[in-house]
Amino acid sequence: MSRQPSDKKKKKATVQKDGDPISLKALAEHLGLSPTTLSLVLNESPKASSIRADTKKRIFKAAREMNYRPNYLARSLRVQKTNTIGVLVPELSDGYSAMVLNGVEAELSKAEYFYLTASHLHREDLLEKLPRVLAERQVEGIIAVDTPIRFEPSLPVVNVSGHDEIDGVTNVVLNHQHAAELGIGHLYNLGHRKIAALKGQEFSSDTIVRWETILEASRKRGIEIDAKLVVQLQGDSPSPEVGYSATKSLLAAGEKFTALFAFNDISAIGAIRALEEMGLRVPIDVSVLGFDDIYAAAFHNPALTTIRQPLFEMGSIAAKTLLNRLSGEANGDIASILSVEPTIIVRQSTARVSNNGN
Amino acid sequence: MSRQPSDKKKKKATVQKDGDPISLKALAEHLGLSPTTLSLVLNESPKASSIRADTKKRIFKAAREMNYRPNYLARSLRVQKTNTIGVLVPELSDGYSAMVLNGVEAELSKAEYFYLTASHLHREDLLEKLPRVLAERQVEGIIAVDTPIRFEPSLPVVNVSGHDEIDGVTNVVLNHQHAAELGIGHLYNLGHRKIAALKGQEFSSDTIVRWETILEASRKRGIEIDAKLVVQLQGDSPSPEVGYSATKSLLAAGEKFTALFAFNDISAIGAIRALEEMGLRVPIDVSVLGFDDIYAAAFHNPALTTIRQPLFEMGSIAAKTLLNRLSGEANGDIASILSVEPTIIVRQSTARVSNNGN
DNA sequence: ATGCCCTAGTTAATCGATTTACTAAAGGAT
DNA sequence: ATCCTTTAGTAAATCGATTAACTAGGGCAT
Repeated sequence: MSRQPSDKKKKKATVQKDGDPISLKALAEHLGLSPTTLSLVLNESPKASSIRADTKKRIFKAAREMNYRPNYLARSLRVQKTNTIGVLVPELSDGYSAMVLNGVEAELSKAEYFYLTASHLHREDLLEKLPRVLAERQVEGIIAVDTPIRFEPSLPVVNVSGHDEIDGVTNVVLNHQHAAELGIGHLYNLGHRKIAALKGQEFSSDTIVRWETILEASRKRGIEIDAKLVVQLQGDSPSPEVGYSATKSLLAAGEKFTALFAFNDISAIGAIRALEEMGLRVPIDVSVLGFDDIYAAAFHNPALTTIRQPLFEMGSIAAKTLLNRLSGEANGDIASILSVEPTIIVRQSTARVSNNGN
Repeated sequence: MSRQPSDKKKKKATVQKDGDPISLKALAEHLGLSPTTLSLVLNESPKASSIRADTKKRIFKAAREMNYRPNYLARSLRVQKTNTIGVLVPELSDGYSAMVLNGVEAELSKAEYFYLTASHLHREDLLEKLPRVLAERQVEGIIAVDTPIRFEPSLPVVNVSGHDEIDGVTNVVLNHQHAAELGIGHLYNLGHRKIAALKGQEFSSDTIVRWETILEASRKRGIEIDAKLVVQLQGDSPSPEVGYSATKSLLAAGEKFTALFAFNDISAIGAIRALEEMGLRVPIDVSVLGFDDIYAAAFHNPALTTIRQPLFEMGSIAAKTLLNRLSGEANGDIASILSVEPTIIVRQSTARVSNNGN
């Protein structure tokens, strides 16, 4: 990391003036009025009805000219409302969290809310500490994304992909049963009977439900997924490497299969690389089915067939739900589960089972 | 989105107790002491030296038992320090921002800082409003990521990939000249002379520098990039679609080329799809060079040769620099530019120019 | 016995808003 | 002339901490 001194030429872009902040008290003094009057007028309080129109004009003008900005700390302290929520994620760059956050933010910004993000990196100490620190910072509620709840929720909590029922926590989840039906159904209809699977990491909230629904959907069709054809993803890197190594070890075991149901698109991409390195062509020799439908899925080679999860929507539902609870409109009937529907996007990575293969 | 009522069975996970918050005053009353004493003791102030050890013990014990948590708003208001910074990004799910943010967060959390994230979506109104709102919320400084500065920086600002020199703004940038040398040099050495390029979107901070350094590096080697071989990316979707359509229109123009230097890996992935749809094989007929080295780059088919940008590091440098300025240790000598070095990662998407081709 | 210092705290001001309760002056009704 | 109302504001309490300035009481030296 090198360093260059400024060479003093400035490109002054379009810029708006912005002096040092001035307090309400100082502004009031400047105008020869009391802070009370300014506060009433600037907040357009109904109690400002008795203030003369010209006085109001003077106040607004001065506020603009002196660039008055109310101190949010002071205001929040007084009115006991911060317009801020806390967001817990495993890690920011894992794609999944970022997509959900995008939906969260879209909704929050409409309501003039801000949020503090905290990554727990699956560490138990952080899972306990972060909610506490966020509460100290007076967040009004918490949105957790793919995060186990390790604290007594003293605030309203909405958990995206949460599966534990906890008092005060609303879970926003995918209809996993439907997802499994779509996925296994698709593979089954293409003639696949020997299906391998990449199971999610231990720490992922969806791992268990996803796996159980897949087993159920298979059993329903009379196929039993062989335990030897299942590998669990290891490590928390957001890279396809995780799926690559898992698939490598699956292949090393030597068991035959005609389709692979990956835990997500990222691991599916890694899996494809592993398969091709073994000389297996996708989808001719092995069909690969992803999960999520990330941006890259459609453009991968081969384009991924995948179960689409509406992550942005899940984020915005989470935010809407939390805001609704905060506004008190949800009075009493707090839903414990809100579920969204998956869709299957059929592309090039799955195909009818071939007879030459296995 | 369907909705299921709670069925009252609870999995009580490991949970720590957490009553309703108690104020310092209430705790003091409970102990028959003054708030001052508690504050001095709890903050381990040197002025607490005259407080008896057993009293201290009593205080700590009560604080723990009653689950006392200092109200951050009140404290921050008093000490005029929020331990919070604002982060401006174009959009969260674009991969680039998320990677940088990851580095930012890693550094900030070490210093017990939190951050408020705000997405401006390239909208001029938000580019002006958000910094103001963040300042109202008393953030101590701002980190902008790939974001034009449209405000007079009344706070310390660090801009990742900023290229305008503005008073009070430190830019953390890639050494673009070196990046262009690596990229063009690599293609040149493989024998490529007809090089096409995908230029970044208008709004992207790096677009101009990247393009100028590429032109310079080409010229230096005696090749002039034909204006007909340059297409600018359009639209702000974080999907490869952007690179796909740009490449389509490039191909439609009919001009021949043996290599394509994409603006980033995402657009490179889209480009590859477009090329292959036209029957052009990568890298046999056309070499494709990406930029960034996102997680998926190594696992794409073909694996992308790309110019690696240390995004996580750029984020952590930005955070370190800002924290340093905030601590006052940087007194005076504020660097206006901090640059980091790119590296080239050679994989499968580039190859020696073929003679059968063009 | 007087002054001084030390111990173990407390009182009150402050950060910057909001909000309840109040008031001085003018105008109108009786 | 007196009372009431309206107008146009102001004073002071409050949110929950931190912190500068102070004090009551005991011990010690001279």
